[in-house]
Amino acid sequence: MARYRPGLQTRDRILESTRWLLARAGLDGTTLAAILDRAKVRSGSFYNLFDSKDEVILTVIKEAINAVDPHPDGVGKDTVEELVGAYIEFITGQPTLAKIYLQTAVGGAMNDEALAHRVLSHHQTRVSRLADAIRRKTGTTKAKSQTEAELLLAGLNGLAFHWLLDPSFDFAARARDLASR
Amino acid sequence: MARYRPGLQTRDRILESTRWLLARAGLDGTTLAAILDRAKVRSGSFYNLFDSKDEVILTVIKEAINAVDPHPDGVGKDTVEELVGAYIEFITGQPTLAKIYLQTAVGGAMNDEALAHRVLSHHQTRVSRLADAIRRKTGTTKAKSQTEAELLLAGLNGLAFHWLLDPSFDFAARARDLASR
DNA sequence: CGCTTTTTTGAGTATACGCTCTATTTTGAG
DNA sequence: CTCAAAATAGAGCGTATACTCAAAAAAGCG
Repeated sequence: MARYRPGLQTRDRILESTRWLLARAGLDGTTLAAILDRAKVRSGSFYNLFDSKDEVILTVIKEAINAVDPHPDGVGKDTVEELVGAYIEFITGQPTLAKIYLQTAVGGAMNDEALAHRVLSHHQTRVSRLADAIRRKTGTTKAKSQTEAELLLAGLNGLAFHWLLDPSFDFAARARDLASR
Repeated sequence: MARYRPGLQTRDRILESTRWLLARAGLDGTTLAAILDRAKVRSGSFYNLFDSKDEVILTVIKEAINAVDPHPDGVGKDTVEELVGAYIEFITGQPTLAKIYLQTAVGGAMNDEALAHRVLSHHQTRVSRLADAIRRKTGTTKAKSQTEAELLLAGLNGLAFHWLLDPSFDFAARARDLASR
């Protein structure tokens, strides 16, 4: 079904609205009425563009998951400092998607098994890349660098939680402190 | 309003039912109908004993949070190890409540103002008690121990986050690793 | 037992939600 | 300009949810 320009623009408004609501009001607060209200769209138009409310939400969540790791191949992101920097950049540069990502990971992705697995696999990929970088840097054992990576990433995630709680918290500075211990 | 024995027993059944549901079905699954069904009570009786569904849920969550405090009575006695142990016990012993706790921290999972405030104040209490314990142990300044406590709790929260993503993750072991640094 | 208070029942209410459907307007390719 | 396809509005449907209320039953004190 080919789309005219107005349809594509409405689609974008709906996605933006959903993104905004997911980050601020969470899953529960992201009702259809709220999405429609913010997007200035009536339900008829919505269902002309999407099959369900869940489809839009899942679209936005996938977007957030992919945004966590903008360099899936790991090209030129091999040092600990670069990996930590990339994480800091994600959290501070895209707070809306970061919040959605963390909410999804904690709250479970709407009982969507595939999505939950996707979050986990992204997380594990980041841990093992961090572990590799640590091993390359310090020359410790595989097991020890794995533990180090887990603790470092946990610390970073915890600091991100703190920052979401308190926007005046200097997340970037604390994250670099943590990485240089 | 003095209660007869049947009323008190019904109250207990409702609390048990809510406890059971919260631990297994989470917040979303703990509907009034589910509570009533399991407690073998009709809505009229329920509202003769409680003002709202939220009141019961709040009661159960408070109960769980208070149950893991090492020294509920006297602040100033607990050690860093005890507090970390209590946190580990809270996360592993009450995974669903831990989830609710983290969801609230990220913001958006709960539109219940009172519950959000309760969980947040619990968090702050934990930070300051941890800071006190650190100061008692190392003799650092108040500001530095506060920072240390915040970092430690951030790390613990991050580890809990990891564990929620991956149940095979050895949360308790990593948490102790983190605390013994 | 008699009498007041408490407890229980369950049909009924109000509201919010996701979603459908039809009529109408707008778009844009030929 | 024409006209089929696309977009829109918005009333309305079905369902689930928390909650109410009046009447009946049970409890317990004297």
